[in-house]
Amino acid sequence: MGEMDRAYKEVQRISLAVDCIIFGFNNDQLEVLLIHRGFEPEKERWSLMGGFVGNREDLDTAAYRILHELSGLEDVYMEQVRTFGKANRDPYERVVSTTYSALILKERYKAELIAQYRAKWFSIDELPNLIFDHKQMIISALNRLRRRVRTVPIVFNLLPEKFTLPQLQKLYEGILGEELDKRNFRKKLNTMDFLVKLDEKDMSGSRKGAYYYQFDEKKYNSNMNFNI
Amino acid sequence: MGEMDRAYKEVQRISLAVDCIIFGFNNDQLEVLLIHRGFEPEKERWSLMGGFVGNREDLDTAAYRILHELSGLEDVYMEQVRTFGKANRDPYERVVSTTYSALILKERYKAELIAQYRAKWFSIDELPNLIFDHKQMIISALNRLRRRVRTVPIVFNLLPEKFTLPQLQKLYEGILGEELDKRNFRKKLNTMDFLVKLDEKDMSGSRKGAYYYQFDEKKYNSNMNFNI
DNA sequence: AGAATAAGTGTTAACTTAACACCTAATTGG
DNA sequence: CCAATTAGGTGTTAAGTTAACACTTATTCT
Repeated sequence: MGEMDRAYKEVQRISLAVDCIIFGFNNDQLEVLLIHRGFEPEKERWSLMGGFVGNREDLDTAAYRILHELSGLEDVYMEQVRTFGKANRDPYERVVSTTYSALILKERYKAELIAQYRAKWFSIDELPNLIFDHKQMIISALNRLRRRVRTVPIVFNLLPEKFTLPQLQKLYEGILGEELDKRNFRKKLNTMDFLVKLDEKDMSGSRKGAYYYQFDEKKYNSNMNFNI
Repeated sequence: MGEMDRAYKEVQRISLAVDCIIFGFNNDQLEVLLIHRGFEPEKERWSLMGGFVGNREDLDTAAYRILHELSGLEDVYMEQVRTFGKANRDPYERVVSTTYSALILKERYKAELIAQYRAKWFSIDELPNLIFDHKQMIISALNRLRRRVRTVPIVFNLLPEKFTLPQLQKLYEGILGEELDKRNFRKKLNTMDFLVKLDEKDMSGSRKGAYYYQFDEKKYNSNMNFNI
């Protein structure tokens, strides 16, 4: 596209929005944060957090802004998923929406905002009735996430700084939707060498306790091999 | 996004465009079709084929329309890549552009359109000076293509109905940018069983001649396993 | 007829993935 | 205090996949 093309263009009346698929993890299941519509139209349905893009705002920046406005969070891991552009996807107006997938630590999401925006976490396999094509948006974000977590160390955004291996495994199982073999999982982590074992144990989940680990960015950067 | 959000919205002045990365293959190299700008601004630079999205037009439909207008082709294999939304990516106006990757049979591209649009095929590793972020667009489409061709049988869109195994291998090598072992490549194709060997040979490339093959959609659909 | 050329064809070692069961550390309750 | 309970932690082997490698064949040209 360049200036010359202006001549060919009818006056465009398409709004551009961003919708955020916010993933969190709850020790057991992968969840998405949705907001409730307590008013017409589409009353009693749920939706993703979204908003329009500013005229001088980068698309990526808009996604960060919207996530920040609605969650209070900064420095969130986010990536673009895809753009939904069916002419009638929103029956009330013409909106094309680009989706972004965000991985956040649930505990960092401010509780008061849950009330303010009537927000709620839903397990990804028990999604409520969603507006428009938001269910499709979640599915495509989830599919992307499933591919990404195998080759890029992004899951640590869903865990606290210190986490245990059983926690990490449960998280992978929650994302991938399948059970993993404990020994094979740990063997693989070992060969890749980007986790640091701490002396401290998490005693909350068992009698024996599970050692805490940390993701070591430097170690990871020194070989960049990641494959689960 | 829903109707209620209108209130929060400043008047948006963002144009929405589509740019097409059109891939073709020339027996040896993967190429992209670009059009030449013979006028200011950005004179003597090259660009992707693009256009604005119609007010009541699906985003996907817009991509097909633009490709059709500029290439004369129908029934082209196309998929969305990603959306480029930097506020100043086009210095003349605010345009957000969604890219689509198309795989076409070069011979089907009408020669007269090459002249009409000052179009030209470029090898993907000898790209000319491109406007805006079009080089990035090509790179991201190529990266996507490299991932996709390993698990989905889309390369056949770049070849004629009948093709030889040396041709198919050259195509994979062109896309992946690496050499493949002939025996391993063929062994893999054999185990997957979606090619039909014809009795006819292509005698143009060698004394011995290479047998023609066809991709058999039905055979592929019956097991859907594809992994190269 | 023989030289030239790209097409076609199998085997093995290296590596990766998948399957599988027992011991250990700490707590709890009798 | 000791026995029971519970989740955490640990290695080995078979199966499957990938990677490396060299010679024969069909045809044309001289």
